[in-house]
Amino acid sequence: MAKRKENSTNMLNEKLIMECDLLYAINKVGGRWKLMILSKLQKRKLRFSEIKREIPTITERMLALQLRELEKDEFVKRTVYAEVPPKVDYELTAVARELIPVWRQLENWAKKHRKYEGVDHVTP
Amino acid sequence: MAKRKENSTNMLNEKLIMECDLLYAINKVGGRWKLMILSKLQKRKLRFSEIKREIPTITERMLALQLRELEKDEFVKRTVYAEVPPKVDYELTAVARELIPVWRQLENWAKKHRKYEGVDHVTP
DNA sequence: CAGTATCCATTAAGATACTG
DNA sequence: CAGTATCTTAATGGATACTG
Repeated sequence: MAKRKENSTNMLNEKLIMECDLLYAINKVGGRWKLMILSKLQKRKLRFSEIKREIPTITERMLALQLRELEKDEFVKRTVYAEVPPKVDYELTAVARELIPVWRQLENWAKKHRKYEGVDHVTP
Repeated sequence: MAKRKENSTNMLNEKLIMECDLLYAINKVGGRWKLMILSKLQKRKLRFSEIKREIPTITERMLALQLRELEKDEFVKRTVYAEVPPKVDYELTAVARELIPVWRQLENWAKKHRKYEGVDHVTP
């Protein structure tokens, strides 16, 4: 799926950036949905449809895509149960859980400094 | 510049996400270049051309765009000197500096956990 | 239930040329 | 020096229909 130009400057720049540990860490949970999904999994494991219910505005396509990436990067563990109808659930890995305190700090920083932009802030 | 559909689901989703402090914090320094730029400014203020020299693969367009956003979000302070030829420099704000210890933790997490993907990791 | 597949819209990023 | 302007390409996200 979509692997046009392996040696475009675009690709090279992305590789360059990901060589840096910090940039790697930020970019792996960047994007619109990943942290949102991870935050929903903090309390307990959830099924696909449960996550979808928690984040109603995400499409199934995006949810599936993001979950695949999070799984590949070992932020979540996917478990398939041999049942019918099918049952799959997702849970945070230990590696992901280690990030929670760091997220809290980021959150506190944001709470403290961001300017009010006419929205109510939410803590997931 | 480009303000097509104000009420697309896309826009609504972006707003929703940014109501969360944590997601705000991550997304403000997300993207390919922002953290890279900020890290270069940790030691001292730099001029436009100096940043460009530190990050040779960024285009002038991208550097200018990212600096504008970082300025707007108050991560950097832009100073114009009334000289000719023109001189402008950029420095981290106090708000941005408060994030440095958090970055360090993220970095340590990444160092510890990321799998080796055939690249040498770099600490800026 | 837990996804894929397909198609389209939006945004991010890059190349290059040009300017006060 | 410190940028803009313009154009093109790549990546991301959304809508919708369909399936094992």
